[in-house]
Amino acid sequence: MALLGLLISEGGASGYTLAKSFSGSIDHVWKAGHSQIYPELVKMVEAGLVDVDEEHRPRGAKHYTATEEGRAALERWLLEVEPNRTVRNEIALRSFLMSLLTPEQALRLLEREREHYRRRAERLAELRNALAEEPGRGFGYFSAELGFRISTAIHEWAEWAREETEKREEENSPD
Amino acid sequence: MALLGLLISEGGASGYTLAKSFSGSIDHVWKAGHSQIYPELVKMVEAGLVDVDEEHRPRGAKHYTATEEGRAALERWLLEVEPNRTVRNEIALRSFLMSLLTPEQALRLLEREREHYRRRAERLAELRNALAEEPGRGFGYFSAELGFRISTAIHEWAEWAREETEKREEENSPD
DNA sequence: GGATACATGTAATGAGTTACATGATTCC
DNA sequence: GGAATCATGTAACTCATTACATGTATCC
Repeated sequence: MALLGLLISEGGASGYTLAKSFSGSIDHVWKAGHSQIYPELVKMVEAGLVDVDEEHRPRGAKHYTATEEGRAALERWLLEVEPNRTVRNEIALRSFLMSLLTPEQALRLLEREREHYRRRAERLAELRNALAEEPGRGFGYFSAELGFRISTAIHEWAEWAREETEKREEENSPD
Repeated sequence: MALLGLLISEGGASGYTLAKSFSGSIDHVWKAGHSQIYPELVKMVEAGLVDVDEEHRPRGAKHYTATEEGRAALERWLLEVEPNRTVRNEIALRSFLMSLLTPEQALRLLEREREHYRRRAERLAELRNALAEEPGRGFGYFSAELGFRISTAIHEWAEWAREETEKREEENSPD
C-alpha cells in the first residue's frame, strides 16, 4: 500500500524512481528496497492494481501507473481496513529489558537514545517546515509532524528516565 | 532477545508460561505467539543461551532457564549492538497516504485513530501507575511510561491534524 | 463424561533483508 | 576506456503469522 500510494502520488513512475522516492520522502514511515519493490510491482500488475508500459523507454525502464482499481483499493484500505497496530519498536523493547541492567548501564543506553531522538526530531522538524511552505501543505506534511511528535516524546522520555535512574542510584548508594 | 529477557526476568519458565507472560506484560512492546516461542527456545538451547529440564514435570512441560552465556548475550545486545530503528508503523504510513484522501475521508480516519490512542494512553497510564507501586518501581515501569508518552503524542497529533484539516476544508468551501 | 485450561509442537505462507548478478547510458 | 548512475532482476535466508494437530490434567 505504501508503494501503491507513492505511485499514485507521483502519477506514474519506474521501479527505479519509486525506489529512489522511497528512500527520501516516505522512508521515515515505511522502508522498502528495490529487491522488494520490483517483485511487488509485478504482483500488483497481475492483481490489476497497476498498469505497465514496457515500450520505447531508455535503458529498458518500465513505466508503471495506478489503475482505477488500484486507487479504489488504496482508498478502501485507508478507510475500511482496520489498521494493524502491531508495535515493533526496538527502543520500546530495550526500555522493557533495561530493568535487567545496573543503573550505570541503563544510563549509558538512555544517553544514546536521548541523543538519537533529539537529532531525529530536529531533522523531522526541518522536513515539516519545508513541507509546510508547499501549496496544499504538501504530501507528507502530516506524517512529518507525526514523526516529529513521536521522536520528541521518546527524547523527553529518555531524559525523564535518566533522571529517575539517577535518583534511584543516589538512594541506593549514599556514600 | 525479548524472549530471553522475559525468561531471565522470571528466573525460569515453561514455553507455555512465557507465551502467557508475553501477552500480558511485554506484548505492548513486542509480540510473539507460542508457535514462534517454542522453536525459538529450541534454537536458544542449541546456541547455549538457555538450559532445558524436561524431566518429571506434569503434562510434559519443559522448564527453561537462562545460562550465564545467555545473560551475557542479552547484556551485550542491550549495550553494544546498535538498535535497529526501522519504523514499521501503519499509522505513520496511513498519515502519509492521507494526503490522497478528501478532507471528509481524512477526518473519518483521524477520528478513529484519535479515539484508539486516547484509550491506549489511558490503559498504559493505569499500567504504569500499578507498576510504580511495586518495589524497585517494577519491571516494565519504564516501558509503560514510554508507551504512554508515545500514545499521548499520537493522540494529540490526531487532534491537531483534525483541526488543520477542518481549517483547510472551510477555506476551500466557503458556502 | 465433557469442558476447560495446560502444554507442545509442525506446516504453509507471507514479508522483508542481504547478497549476488547483469545490462544500458552518460559523463569525463 | 572507465567510472558513475540508471535500471532490473533473482536467490537464500530470517522473521512472523495463521492454521492445523495432539496429548495431559483438572474441574464440575
